[in-house]
Amino acid sequence: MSFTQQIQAAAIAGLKELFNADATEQSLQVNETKAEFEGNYTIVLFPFVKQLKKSPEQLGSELGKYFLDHHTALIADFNVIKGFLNLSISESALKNFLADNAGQKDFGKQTSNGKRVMVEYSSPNTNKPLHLGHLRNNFLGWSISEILKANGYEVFKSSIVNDRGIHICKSMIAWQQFSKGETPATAGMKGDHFVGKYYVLFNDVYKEQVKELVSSGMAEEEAKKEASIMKGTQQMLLEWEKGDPDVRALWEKMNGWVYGGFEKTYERIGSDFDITYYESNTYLLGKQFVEDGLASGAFFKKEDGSVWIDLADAGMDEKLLLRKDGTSVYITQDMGLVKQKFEEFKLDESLYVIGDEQIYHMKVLQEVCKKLNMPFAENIHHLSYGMVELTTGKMKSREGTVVDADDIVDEMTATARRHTEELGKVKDFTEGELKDLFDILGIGAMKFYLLRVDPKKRMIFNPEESIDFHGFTGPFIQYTHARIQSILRKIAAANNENAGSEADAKEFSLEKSEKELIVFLEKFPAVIRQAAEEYNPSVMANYAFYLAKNYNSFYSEHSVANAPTPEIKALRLQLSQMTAAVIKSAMALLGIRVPERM
RNA sequence: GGCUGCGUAGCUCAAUUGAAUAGAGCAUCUGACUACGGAUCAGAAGGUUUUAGGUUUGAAUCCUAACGCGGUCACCA
Repeated sequence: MSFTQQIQAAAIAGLKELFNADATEQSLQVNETKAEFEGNYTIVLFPFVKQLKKSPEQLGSELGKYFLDHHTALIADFNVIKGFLNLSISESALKNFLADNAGQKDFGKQTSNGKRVMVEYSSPNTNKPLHLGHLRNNFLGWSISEILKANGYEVFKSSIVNDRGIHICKSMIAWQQFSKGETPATAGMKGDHFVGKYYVLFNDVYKEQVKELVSSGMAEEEAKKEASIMKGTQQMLLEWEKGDPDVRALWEKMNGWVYGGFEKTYERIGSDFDITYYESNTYLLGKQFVEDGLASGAFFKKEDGSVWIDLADAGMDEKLLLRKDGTSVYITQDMGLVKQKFEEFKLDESLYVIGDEQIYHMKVLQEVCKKLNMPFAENIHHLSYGMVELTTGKMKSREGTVVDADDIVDEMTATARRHTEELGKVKDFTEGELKDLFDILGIGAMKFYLLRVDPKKRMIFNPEESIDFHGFTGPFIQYTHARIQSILRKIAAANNENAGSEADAKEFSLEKSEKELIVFLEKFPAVIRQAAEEYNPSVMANYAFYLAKNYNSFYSEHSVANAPTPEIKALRLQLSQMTAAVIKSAMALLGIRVPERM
């Protein structure tokens, strides 16, 4: 049980014993004590003042005394200010906590809860390369998967590749007409960028054709339909659906190029998947779903043969589920896939990491499942996140303002190289070790930057200022870890020289910053839990930052190597080790590695 | 327009889900390496939490309205 939980339980029991009052976990808040007051945890007394007809001061001192009478192992001291009872954790409790947990490699992580959850994330289109927004998605998906694992879930990571439809045909047509057989290899380009180039080219040509038609007197609406290159894509989509061998071959060739490019990016940023679904395989899946719904009366058919669901009782409209020609729409394939996932993987939960523009869509999906009495309907969750915008507004591929994922990663690792070379602390590293270090730092900075913000908020990226390496950043935390490791290495080396000097154990009391650091470390398990409950990795990012800050503050005040007594030195050593271990764990839950030296 | 999310220091973000004097980082200014790593630490300055009401012992947080900025309401995916 955590300190907070112990205090809460003790206070509830105390209120019962002293005043026969019934407090609950909701009514009895245990907060962290604000810095300007003495103590570690604070009980808010106001809720009980009226009920017990006592002044806050009287109530606080009686409850405080109760703690000193019954819980001396936990609480050493208290004070009451206004309606707040401030409690100080006893030094023995802090020392015991440190002794018990400093060596625990999996400190804070839960054992298996027997539950299986799928996390779907990434889900790219195959017509253009990944950009900054995709990175936010990938980092969130990876991180929440790790966080769920730490809470005892068995996690399956999945991705659905949007590999069919009119947008793919655009790249295909453009390549057919203009490439003269060029390939990623002959062009010396990454496959996804190569195909993206033709997607952009399509739009340029299309715009040009529309402009010509309009200047020859055609209405713009009509011109958009009549542009020959657009007609070509529609024709191509029909041929694709029919399974025309030439079109399918071209489609497979170009998708293959894109997948090759994606793979490189995924490997670099550390995304991976237990299963990849392709829409070209899943888009027919929902049809059985539709049959079932028609049979049970949950869906209905209109005169033209199209199938609908009425979601009026959930406050929504009628939604189309199947076109009159019997072909699937977007929601249909999702319906089929959700069922398949739950059955195939025997899932308890399914989490979708998708942008917040699809909140409505996910709600519809859930409502449809409810209407069909699908047992898993309530276990579908949406980790929605806001768009990444630039200071100049949204990223627009047509205006060339998209921040490309590969470019930004290159930039970040280059920045890491520049900083590292300026400081010159790792001159003995091999070229391979350096390259790995630049990845750890550059990609770490990138990930931390995108994960430190509450996912549901949109965030602004300023491409003019490159991502910082100072302050509230990944490298700041990585630096703290590297510094601790450096200290530990030196002290270990020194100890080997004069080992065996076991002095008589002397009593000592903890310094303020030591206490604060231990109290902060103790919260780690609760933070792991909170991050999972809220589907919010930013909670973990904030924790990691303040942990590093706490340690740095302690470090600047007190020496580990030259501690006043061997006992104090041993404790500080333990404290340093545990801080480094928790920093490493917390960062790993964000998908960020930490270096031994930097 | 309906539904929905957001609005906090010059900028980028926090605030234990209703508690004490709203906290960090960047940028600005001041100080700290003959002590274990200065990618650090200590400090200063910076706020009518968009506005107006309301509920409460207590509101950035809950309610109502206005203003501003997104998203969505497709037989697109």
